[in-house]
Amino acid sequence: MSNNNIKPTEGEMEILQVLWQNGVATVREVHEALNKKDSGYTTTLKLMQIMHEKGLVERDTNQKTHIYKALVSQDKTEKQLVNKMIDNVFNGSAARLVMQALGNHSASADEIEEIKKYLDSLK
Amino acid sequence: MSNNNIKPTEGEMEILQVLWQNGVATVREVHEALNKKDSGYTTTLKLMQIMHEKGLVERDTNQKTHIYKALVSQDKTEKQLVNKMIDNVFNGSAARLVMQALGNHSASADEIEEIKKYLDSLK
DNA sequence: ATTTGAATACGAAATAATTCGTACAACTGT
DNA sequence: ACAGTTGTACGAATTATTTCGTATTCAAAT
Repeated sequence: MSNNNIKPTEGEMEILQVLWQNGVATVREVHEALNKKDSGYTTTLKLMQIMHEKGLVERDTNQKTHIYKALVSQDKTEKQLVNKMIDNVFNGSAARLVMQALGNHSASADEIEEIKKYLDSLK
Repeated sequence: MSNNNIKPTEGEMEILQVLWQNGVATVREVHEALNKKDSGYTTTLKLMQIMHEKGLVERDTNQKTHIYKALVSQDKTEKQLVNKMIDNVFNGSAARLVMQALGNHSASADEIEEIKKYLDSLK
């Protein structure tokens, strides 16, 4: 079993989003991408340093301005969080989560088609 | 807007599960339903008292042993959490969450059928 | 009546997560 | 060279959440 049983906190997830999106990013880039008017730059910095300690990200410190990169895979992390929600909130029923997600956010017709195709491919 | 923008914590969610399941329950019933070997009875009690302060549950204190009941709706709470996850984790795409949920937890054939039926009913 | 067991109340410790202040280092432009 | 800007480091305060210890109340059984 690898290092991968770490559950990122909510703040960490926000940062990971940006890193997954951009590939790599500096602290400032991340901080501006999530434009939090309610917390300062050093907060984002500290969070990213902690993520580094935890092994969630790596960084290139050759330049003065460090460059960060996610070390955990987006797919695995998403799976982990979704599983947790299925267990904690939906008593183990993936179907219930799915329906809640769709009934709710009113997915577009296109999205629904896509999902049906996906379902067929599963059988 | 009603009181309903409260996000239950993880511990609170576990308790709500039991209350939604049972309709009503005592602290002991809840504590035993979630058989936590790692935390004691008074922890569950305290949590439920806090939930009462927050208005997540109500309780009948006519008997010595109080009877608790959820005040927040299961459906609304689930919607709230799922929405949050769609936003925080899946950049607003319900479809991505759905696929992650299915690919992942390998839903049973029955579940998949159920979901397809549901999708058809949406159009 | 008294003991015993099961319940609540509640302060406070322990843990986790976020936020900030401030010191210092490195680069930039004058 | 040096003032100003931008960056990292990191301890510590703040806030949220969970956990427990202990006092007290109530009811049932001896």
